[in-house]
Parts: sequence; C-alpha cells; structure tokens
Amino acid sequence: MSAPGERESPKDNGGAFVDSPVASLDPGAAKAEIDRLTVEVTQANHAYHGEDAPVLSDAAYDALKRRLAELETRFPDLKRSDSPTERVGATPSETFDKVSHRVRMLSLENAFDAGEIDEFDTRIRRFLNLDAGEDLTYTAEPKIDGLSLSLRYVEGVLVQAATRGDGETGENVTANARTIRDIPKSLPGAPAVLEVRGEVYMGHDEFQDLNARQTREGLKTFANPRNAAAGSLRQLDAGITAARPLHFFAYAWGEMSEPLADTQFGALDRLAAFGFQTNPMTRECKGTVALLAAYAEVEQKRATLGYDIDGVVYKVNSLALQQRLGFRSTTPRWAIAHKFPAELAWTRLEKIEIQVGRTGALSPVARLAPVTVGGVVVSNATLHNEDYIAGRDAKGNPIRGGKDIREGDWVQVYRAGDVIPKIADVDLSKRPEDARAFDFATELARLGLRGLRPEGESVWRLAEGQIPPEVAIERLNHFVSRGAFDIEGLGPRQIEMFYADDTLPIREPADIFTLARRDARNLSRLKNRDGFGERSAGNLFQAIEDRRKISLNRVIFALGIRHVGENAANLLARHYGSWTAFHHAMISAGAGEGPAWDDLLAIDGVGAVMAASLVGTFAQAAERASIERLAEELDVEDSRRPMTEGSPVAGKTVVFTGTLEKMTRAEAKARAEALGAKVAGSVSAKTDLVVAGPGAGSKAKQAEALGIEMIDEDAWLRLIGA
DNA sequence: GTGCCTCGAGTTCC
DNA sequence: CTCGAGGCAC
Repeated sequence: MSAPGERESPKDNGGAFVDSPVASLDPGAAKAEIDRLTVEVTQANHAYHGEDAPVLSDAAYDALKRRLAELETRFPDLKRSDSPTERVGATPSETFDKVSHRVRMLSLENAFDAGEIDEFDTRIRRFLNLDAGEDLTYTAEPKIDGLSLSLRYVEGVLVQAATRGDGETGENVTANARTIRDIPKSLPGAPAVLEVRGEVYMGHDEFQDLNARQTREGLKTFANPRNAAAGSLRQLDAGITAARPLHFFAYAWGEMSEPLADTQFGALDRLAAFGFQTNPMTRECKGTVALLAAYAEVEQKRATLGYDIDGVVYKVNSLALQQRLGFRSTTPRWAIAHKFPAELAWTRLEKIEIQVGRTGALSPVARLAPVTVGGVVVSNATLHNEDYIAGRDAKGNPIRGGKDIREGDWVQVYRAGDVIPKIADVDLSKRPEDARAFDFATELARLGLRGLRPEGESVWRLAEGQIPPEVAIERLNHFVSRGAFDIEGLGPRQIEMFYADDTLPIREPADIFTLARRDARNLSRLKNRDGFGERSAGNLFQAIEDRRKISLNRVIFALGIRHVGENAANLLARHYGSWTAFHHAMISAGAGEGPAWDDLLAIDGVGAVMAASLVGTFAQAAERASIERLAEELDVEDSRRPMTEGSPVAGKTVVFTGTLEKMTRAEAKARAEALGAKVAGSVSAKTDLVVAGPGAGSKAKQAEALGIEMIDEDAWLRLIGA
C-alpha cells in the first residue's frame, strides 16, 4: 500500500539506498522519516535479538540506524522517546522499564500424582506440629496457563502493572494492563496499598480468531494461547494490546497495607468484591481426599472451560498458617501445583550428538524429527548423560522400564515442566534391526575428544587441558553475562564473531580489555566492518571501558570456575575483601593443607570440593596466566570490610535459627559479619541476639530460658537497615 | 550417616 | 525448569 511518490522502504533495496541530504529536509518530511525509521530499527532490533530471523543485513541495519541518528542530531525536537539509537543491542526486555517487586513473585512446587500430594500434606503437618487426626483445610483452584501479572493499587487507584520477570524484577506494562477489561482501574474501599496478582490469559475462541486475523493481515500467527497472551501484553504500543482479547483472573497478592481476610478463600472473596474475576471453580477442601476430588472435577471440565489450564493449585487456607510455614528460596511451603500429565508425542530419533558445555561437561542431545508437543514444535531433547541413554539412573535403577535409547528409535517426547523436551518412552518393536547401542567413549573418540567420567559421577567431561573453540566461546559468553561483566553490545553473536576474527580476535577475557588498543594499531578498523559504524564501535569500546572498574565478586564469578557460582563468588569476595588477597590465597593454598587452605575451608558455604576446584584452577599454569593477564587490565574494587563503627550489631554474638525467608543462612551470616557481628551456631549465655524464623525449635526455647533477646527476620533486617 | 535444602550447571524454545 | 551434587544440620 504505497502512496504515489512515497519513497520505498530502505530495506527493499538493501543498504545501497540514497537519501536526501539531511540538511535539506523540511521538518515535516524529517518527522515522517524519523517516525518510520524509529519503527523499522526497533523492529529489526526485536527480530535480531528475539525469536524471528533477522530481517536486515548488518550493513542495511547499520545504514538505517546511522541515518536515524543523523536526523535526530539535526532535528533534536523530533527525536522520539522510544528511539532505538540510545541503546546498543537493545533487547526486548530493555524496551520496558524494569520494576522491582516489593514482595517477590515466587513459583510453585510441582506434583504429578496423589502420592506427592500426600507428601505435601505430611510435610506441612510435620512442620506445624499438627495432630495426626485432624484434616487441614486447603483451597483448590485451576492453574491458568497464561502469564502472571502484579497490579499495584495505591489509595485504590491502579498505579503500576508488572510482569513476573525473574521473580525479583519484572517489566512495567502499566499502559498495556490498563487496556484489559477484567482489570479494574480503581478499587473503591481498598487498603491504602494493595498489590493484586493473577494470570493474564486468552480464551480458545479468541485465540483462533486472533490467529485468523493475523493470517489475513499477513502477520505471524501464535503457537498457542499462552504465547498469544504474552505477545499481546508485551506490545510497545498499548493500542495493539487494547485490540487483543485478554482476560485476567486474580488469585494472590503481594504487598498490602492491611490483610484482606483470615483465609485464602476469604481473600479471594474480597478480591471478587473489588471487581476482579476470580476462578469460579475454586473450592475449599478439608484433607487430601477432598483435594483429589477437586482435581478430578477440574480435570473432567478441562475441555469445556474455553481456556488453557495446566493443573490445579492447592494452598493452605489459613493465612496465619501460611505465614508460619513461610518460604523456601523460590517456593512457598504452603502451596503446590498438581499438574496434569504432560502431553506426549511419538517421533523418530534421528541422531544422538554430544555437546560441550562451558565447564567441559559433555552432554548428549537427541536430534528429533520435528514434532508438535503441547503447541510447540520440538526438534531437540536433552539426554542428560550416559546412564540416561542406557536406561538406568545414577543408582542403577531402571528408567523408562530399563529401555535404552538408540539412533533410529521411535521415541515418545514430552516437555518437562512444559518447557524442557525429554524422552518418556521408546517403542522397541519399531527399533531398526541395525540400531546399535550408543557408546559414549567410541563417539568421543570419533570426535577427536579425550573425555573421562570420574568415579561416582554421571557426567563425562573433557580431560584437562583441552579447550575446544565451543568451550572457549562459552566461557567468554559466561564472562560477559549478566551476573558477571555484563558488557553491553558484547553478546553471544559478537563473541562468536570476535573469536573467529583474525585481525582483532577475542580468545580469552583479557583480550576484551585490550581490544580498543589493538584496534587503534590496526589498519582494518572495527568501525569499517560490516555491522559496525563509527558510533557502534565507539559505543562498544566505551561499554568495555566502563567495566574496567568492577566489583570483586563479579570478577570471581566471571572466571567461571566450576562449583563457584554467583553465590559462592559473593562469599569469597566478602571473605577476602580484595583481589590481591584473593589471588594470593588461591596461589598459596597448597593441595589440601596449610593455613591458606584452612582459611578457605573455614568460609561458611565453602567445602572441600569447591576449595579444590578453586585452588586447582590457579595451579594450572595456563589458567593462572590467563587470569593474571586479565587482572592486569582491571581496576578491581575492594569488597566492603566489616564495619564496626556505627553498626548496631558490632561486637555482638548473633544466632540464626529456624527458616530464613529473605536470605540464605550463608548470606545472613556473611552480612552479619560484614557489620561486625559474630555469628554462632548455638545459643549460650554469651549470645546477645537470636534471630528466629518459622520452625525455630530448641534454640528458640533455650533463648527464652536464658532470657536472650529474640527477634524475627523482618525485625533483624530493619535493625541492620536492609 | 542420613536427609534436607540450595546452588550450580546444562538445556530448549520463544 | 530439572537434575546432580555440595554443604550442613540432626
């Protein structure tokens, strides 16, 4: 639909288009072009970083972006607030503002059969010390297959809507949420602050209609209602969201200034009274038998509900008991999702391949003839390890009835947790006669890799010293990943390109920080390459420069030492305080003995395995040299030393007991120590303070007997000003 | 020594 | 998201 005289879109003639000189454009024409380019570049960003195939060549993309930047410089007033020129390599997740949840959005533990539901009930009773006789009351409600959303109301007015994200931080989709009819804009008589949580979803009929419309308009269709709902909510243009038939069921809450009710069921009633849709199939159930009856009822009505559900959620009804039960790190103890059996599909396993991970782990993957499972086309499935292929678990117990997996087999595929494709069964009657059992060792030899499987472990690993390109690249990817150096504009694609580059290679972390220097010496400069203009090259160098100064914990995590993840890196950084101290300790800690080794093991949360992994890494000459080259380039900030001045707990002896909900024990301890407190394991007359979470037992009693001050976790966090 | 609880690592598809 | 394994409490 191009109007006469309208210039063709630049992407139609590749990068070689000719524009009117920027200076000669009148503001009207400039505005039209800026608007158009903003959209095109943004779309290209999405396509590039998101699910679709890139729509533009790198050169064409660069040209578009450069043109937009020029126009914006010439006509700054016309620059749009959503301009993509501000960011290098913007990902879709960066197109919405981040929102940190005041109360984390957790996930649920899953159960698949009645036995697991009984265990759930038993665990709760044991935790609460309940009599065997009496049944607990639960609620049961369908688990909607959509995406969760948190709605924040202040003085009864909707002020913010946020997606779940990783549970800690989500995306601000307020404008989009306001277009959903099921979401009230105001709640008369609501508490001063109320966060309502629930699920956004799309009905079956509406999903069909939407896809039909998409097809008519030549747009891409959605694989299933959940993807359609997610795609519709995460539109930058709220106008598009408004045109999509989205619904919302409320089933939970986050922060609130006063409790809604005494029970889960009562709270849902309150939410319904505020004008929210709550699921009509929600039931109050006394005991597990009633829960299973509710499950059967939902399962029976599943096909006629008109929207997707993937199970039934059970929650302890009493909110007082919920509070006593509290949380594990990622899930509440008082709720569980009883999932429907996963959808299954048969297909042919064409090939078994071996992948190499960042740590040298060798994992087998099944290449499958593409098959639709649960609304998604699957063509790969994890095979975990050697034993899994052979049909036995690590203890030698048969899995899949002891059937092994061979190339050419007919296999039954499902998506574990509705995500990860796995193989459920093998049809031995259809096994080709020439199918041979998969032999890991033989296969590795064929690939020219030396591997070994340590005694007692289930994973094959590369023998020491081999670093094939895949591993080097994965290590670099880890190095620049989010919790590590997090360098903007240096993602997997760029890493792969630089790794293969002959004039300006990045083969180890230190190379990243020498890149700009080497570039300056080079004749073939980065800014002259495909995909890089002067601006993008400059941005990349700046992003790298910005990360030269970095916290100790990030550096330690970035090294990618086995068993040392984000958490352990934090512990180590807090303990050693500086790169010099850490580095010195690692190279002076002998093989399993000596003061430096003992000091390392004394860190709460560090055991012999992790310690050996750390010390072993620094004992390898090549590894150590590479790490030291990196350190030369960096300005590593010291970790905060224990502060004793002005700390409310300095010099006090603190004991943590019961379950901590907002932090792990190791974290709590490290933090207390950073504030100058001493953390002890048991309560004695010398104890100054006991921090007791739910489930506190003998230690709390003893503290009471000794008359020692006892506070809960929240009070502790307030005390230390967290 | 056993049994929980976390963390680390690997994995897939969008 | 799930598995395996490390770390620690009992």
